[in-house]
Amino acid sequence: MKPTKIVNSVFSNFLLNGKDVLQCKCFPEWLPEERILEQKILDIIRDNFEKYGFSPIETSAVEKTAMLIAKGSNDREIYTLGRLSNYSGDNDQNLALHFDLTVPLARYVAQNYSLLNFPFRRYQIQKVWRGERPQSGRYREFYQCDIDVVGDKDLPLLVDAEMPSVIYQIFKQMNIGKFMIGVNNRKILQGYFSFYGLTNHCINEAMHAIDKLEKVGVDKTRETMAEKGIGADIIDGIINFAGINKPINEIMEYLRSCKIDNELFLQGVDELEQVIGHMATLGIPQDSYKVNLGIVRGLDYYTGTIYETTLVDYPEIGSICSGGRYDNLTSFFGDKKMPGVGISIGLTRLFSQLLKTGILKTGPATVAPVLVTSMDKSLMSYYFKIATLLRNSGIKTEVFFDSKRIGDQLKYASKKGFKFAIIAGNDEVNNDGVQVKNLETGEQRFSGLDDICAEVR
RNA sequence: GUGCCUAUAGCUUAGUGGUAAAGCUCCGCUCUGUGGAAGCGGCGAGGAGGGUUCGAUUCCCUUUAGGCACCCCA
Repeated sequence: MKPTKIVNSVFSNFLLNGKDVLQCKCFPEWLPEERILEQKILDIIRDNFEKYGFSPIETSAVEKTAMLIAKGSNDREIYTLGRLSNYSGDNDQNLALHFDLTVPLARYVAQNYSLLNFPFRRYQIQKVWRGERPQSGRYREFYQCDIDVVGDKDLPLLVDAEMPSVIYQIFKQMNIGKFMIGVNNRKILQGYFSFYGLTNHCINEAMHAIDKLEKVGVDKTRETMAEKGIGADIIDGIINFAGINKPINEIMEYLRSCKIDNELFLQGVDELEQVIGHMATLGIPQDSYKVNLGIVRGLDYYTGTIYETTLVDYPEIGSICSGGRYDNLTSFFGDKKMPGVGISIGLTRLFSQLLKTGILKTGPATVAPVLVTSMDKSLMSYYFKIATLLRNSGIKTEVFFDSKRIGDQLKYASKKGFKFAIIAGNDEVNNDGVQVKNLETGEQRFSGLDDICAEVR
């Protein structure tokens, strides 16, 4: 295809150069073989969400701009909705594309409160939009796959342990190598910081610095903390504390014994201990999770348990799934206290990295295993009959329409990744059958009409 | 939004202030009942706008897009 020419003819009224109307790469588009793989992953995620009893919902792509801004987001990353001409009939100007699924969930729960059953367990797999400057694996339009459990007034800590269980099942089934689910509780670091007398402002700065510890290293973190006015005498203590890398029982023992007399800290330790205990009860394999006191998450609204999952052999990919507990999902909409726990998989980013690193490889560029070739145009009705036979048995089938040599048709079939080609000329038709050619092995044999479906399974 | 780098054919790259080169892809043929191979042939290019110059793809400016880092990652 020559985009310049095609586009110039279609858009000639706009006097555009062809290249000017090509899609920007920050809005991802995949080739068929890539999209087929992406859909397989989406299926795995959806299946597992449903396996745990989460119900699907979909919220509209747009929300009131005022609400999105109010949730403390970055203004410049929000895409607003508008029309080309000055149309003022509706208030479209007040709408913007959602940049995550949690804020829409909060609105949805508040709006449908009386119609929903609590605890409300929902999953949502949708595109979201953020006007970020694109970078490797970071796009302006991407899938988020979220599950959340929202409670009315309270929500047991068992729910916090169920999230890692879902994560474990999904990534195990995705077959993308060893992964590690890191678990922490925000109250621990917060309590730790206030025990050492940090002001609220300093606590935020310290959290931020700890969040980047793994990325920028100890020296840089030490420097940053000093710049932010954190006392030199406690910086090393903080860094050592957040960086503890030991088996879970040793970390819990340490937390119990480190004599930090702070209510929040002790509460966090207690919650973490319970969640860890429940995780063992749920049967999550011990080698797939650990306690990581350095997990912070940038989210303002996480208040308790937090998770971050990484691929053990590919740490550079960063977090592939994260989430946590928040005390008050719907505070913006009213005074009801609605705690929740949720996780989110940023699928597009993960998927692009999996392809880039070669952890996942694309397969065929077709979902159909069978191509019915058309050797003789006068036999088309026979080819359609074969295709219908296969389709009625649930076998995805394409029929080749162009007048090309059979050799070219087979070339097309193997390039596109079909497993079988059906070939039939007068000889086969006269014997009420077809040739079934296995394109992977090259084997070919005659098959009567009744046996075709069995041949291509 | 900030900083640095980049822009040549569908893709990957070469080269040049004076006719723009190649590999892969694609199309055709060898080959009208059998794909993956080989050979031959063919289509096709300097992001856009401006400046300097007799002449710019090459030098300069602007702009757009891409890469990386920052920011952010709810």
